[in-house]
Amino acid sequence: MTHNTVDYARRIRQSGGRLTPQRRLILDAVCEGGGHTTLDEIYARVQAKVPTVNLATIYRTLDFLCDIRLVVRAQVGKQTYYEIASAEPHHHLICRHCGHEEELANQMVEAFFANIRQHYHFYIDSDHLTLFGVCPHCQQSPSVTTNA
Amino acid sequence: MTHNTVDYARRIRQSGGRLTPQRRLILDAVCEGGGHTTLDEIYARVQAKVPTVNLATIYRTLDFLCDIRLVVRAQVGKQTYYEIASAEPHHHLICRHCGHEEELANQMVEAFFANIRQHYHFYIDSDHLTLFGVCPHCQQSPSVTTNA
DNA sequence: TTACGTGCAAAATATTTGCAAGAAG
DNA sequence: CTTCTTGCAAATATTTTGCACGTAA
Repeated sequence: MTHNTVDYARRIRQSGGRLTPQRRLILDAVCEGGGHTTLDEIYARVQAKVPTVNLATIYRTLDFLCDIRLVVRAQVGKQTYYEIASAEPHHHLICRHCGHEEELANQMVEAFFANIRQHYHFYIDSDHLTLFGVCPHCQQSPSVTTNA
Repeated sequence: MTHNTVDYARRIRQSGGRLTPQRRLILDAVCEGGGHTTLDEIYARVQAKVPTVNLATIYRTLDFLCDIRLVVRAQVGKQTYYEIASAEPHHHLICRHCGHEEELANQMVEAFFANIRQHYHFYIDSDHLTLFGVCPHCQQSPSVTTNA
């Protein structure tokens, strides 16, 4: 568990919510996902521990956790990923052909954002960028097509 | 209609597909969306002209058009937008507070992509980037909250 | 004790698929 | 002609909701 136990409990209560075992489980499941997890994965992890937890609860709780900003949603292609809001900003390069996924250094992204800030006075705070392209390997073997 | 009629017909045939009235209609509907349109909007536009076109055809055709890259999908929040691929790459800055949307110069994005290419040998071809942040105006009046 | 949160089942949406008929090339 | 596409209906998948009961505070 990466998150600070005391802190998240307070965050939940301060926003008028209650700290239930289900919410704890779901929050833990999001943490265990490391970078990002899908709703299905969260459901599976929670079920593995307490099989009675209902899918509807997962939906409702994730909405709740996003509302109070303990968790953030990240859209990658069609999938929605969930992650702990306090996590370090991180970004991905994904290959259209083979699906290969690679981490993109935040430093490089920050430089880009700084540039935008300078020119547009627009303060970017996207903390999860996903860029699609073609990886080095697939540039040499253009026939492979696993992924749309 | 923005797209070149001859060209798209060829693109479809060259990829082993057939140019049907439905595909024409759907392609037009995507064009009429200007920047980007949702599947629902496309369906509505097509229905307005030819009410017999089925929703399943919209799904299948958009998949097809994306496969042959006449059309691209752009994910903004929960919504999937469709747009003509040949359109100039364009990018947006969206303000989280007031929803203000601004165009981001492709040149700046290209520089960023070039940088990635150089360091990762990853050839980025995302042609529609959407970045969330805070616009100059809202940085001065931090209370406004129209958008999540 | 008093709302709030949960499980359950059902409803509302969204997307995909099989198949026979129609049409593009 | 031949094979790809479509419409239709049904199958799946996904997300939301109403309600009665349990429980955090």
